[in-house]
Amino acid sequence: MLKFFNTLSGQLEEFRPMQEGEVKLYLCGPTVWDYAHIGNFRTFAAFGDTLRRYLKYKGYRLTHVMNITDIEDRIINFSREQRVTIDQYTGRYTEAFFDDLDALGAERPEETPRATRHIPEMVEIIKRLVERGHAYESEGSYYYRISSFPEYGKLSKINFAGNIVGGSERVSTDKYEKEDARDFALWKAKDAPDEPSWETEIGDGRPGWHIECSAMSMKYLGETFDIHAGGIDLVFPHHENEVAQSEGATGKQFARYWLHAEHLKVEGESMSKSKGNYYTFRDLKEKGFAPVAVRYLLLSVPYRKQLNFTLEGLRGAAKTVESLRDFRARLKKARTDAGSNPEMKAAAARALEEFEAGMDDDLNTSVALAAVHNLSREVNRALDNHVVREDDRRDILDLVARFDSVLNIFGCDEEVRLEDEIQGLINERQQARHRRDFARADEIRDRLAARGIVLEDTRDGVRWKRRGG
RNA sequence: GGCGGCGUAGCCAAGUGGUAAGGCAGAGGUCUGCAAAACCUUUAUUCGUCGGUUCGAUUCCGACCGCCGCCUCCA
Repeated sequence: MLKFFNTLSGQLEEFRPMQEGEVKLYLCGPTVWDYAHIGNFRTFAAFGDTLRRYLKYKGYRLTHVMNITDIEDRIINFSREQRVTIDQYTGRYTEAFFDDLDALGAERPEETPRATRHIPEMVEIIKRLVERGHAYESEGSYYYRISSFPEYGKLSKINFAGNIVGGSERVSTDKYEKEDARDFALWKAKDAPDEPSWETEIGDGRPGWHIECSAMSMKYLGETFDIHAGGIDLVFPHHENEVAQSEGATGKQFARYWLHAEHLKVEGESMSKSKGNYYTFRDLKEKGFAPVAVRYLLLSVPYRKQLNFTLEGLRGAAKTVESLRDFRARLKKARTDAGSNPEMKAAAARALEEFEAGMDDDLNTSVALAAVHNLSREVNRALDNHVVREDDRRDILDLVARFDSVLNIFGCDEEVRLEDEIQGLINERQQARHRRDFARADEIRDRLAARGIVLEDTRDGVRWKRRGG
């Protein structure tokens, strides 16, 4: 039974989608104003992709929407100052983001809509909000009237009484006329001639940040949908405001389950640009780390925990994924007798049960990974003892593939084609070993090692692999 | 000031009212020409500190110490 911790209720809840066998999922995507950092990929590649994959593993038909925020003050300002279009500016970062996501083994969501392409949908919601008394116009801008939505705060449990936001400082610095300091902008009137803007029924201007997600989620998933997810920082104000906007406009419940991914730390500290302690995925690739190792590390701690991302941890993750890959490769090539071994059957059943129990428990990837490691150890031991039979071998390979359809940490199988020269050296070394000319054999092994080819002498002959990646 | 999270071996960490998963690193061993890989053994009588509840707490409650986040268009 799949359970999620729902931010809305503050509890672990059994997941029941609106329609049997079908899930509508919205994941708040990145703002594409710079290269995405490793924290983004914890949310999108580890949490978001695992959520997506596990829902599919459970047999649900999935519609997964991840928006791209390409309207935002920094983008608007940059575009204006540099005299480039928004698309010109955001295009390269959007592309880089998807490249990184692909490299990290994340599946593409069914829809990846961009804010700039959904202005009419946003205007439509603003008009509905005005009609229903939830929004008002002031100097060409539109604001959400929070006093009209008594449930405001139900998601973030925010308490305005003791909140700094209610103080006078914020009000005095605000250049717009609002009825209430808490009211937030739905639409910002154009206030400079060279500022990028959209001509619409409600005037010339640009949308506030929150309205894009109300518009795009409801467009692609319906007025009520199953899961809304994102980074923990979005709970307030972004998601709280989405609830107010969407439920204010439709009178119906917006998202039914709210899932939030915790932020990570880097080398024990909170990540920040001023400290200069954040990594981009690109940095890590340049340092020679395999993408799959990054994915493993990001997955290794459940999404609601603040994992500590360290280079030492990443080196450990690289070792771990390598041994998992070795395990699968060994099992694939193993020569086994026909039949099956009840102990292997039991080990596989146990692993499956533990894996699903972990994942069902609010995507506890730590537990799921432990199940994979336990299986790997038991099967390796059985292979050492030659007690794995052919049916077991096949069943366990299938099981590993099932696990990997969710985790995607085993990586691709290496193509077993080597350059002739290297193959020749390997053959020559084998001959030297048979002559017991170990000096020559070791010399060849060292030469290949220098080229990143690692040799292992096994009972079934020489096994080679590339070091690292 | 308001709200929330965390503190478990050298490191990353899971977890539970009944006596501590998993990974990395370390030590010893089996195997091997030597390695590597794999496997075995080993590394927390103890889960920030002090109290309380309980037959029993790392797990519940309280206080304290330390770290972190949100309340500022940062995943």
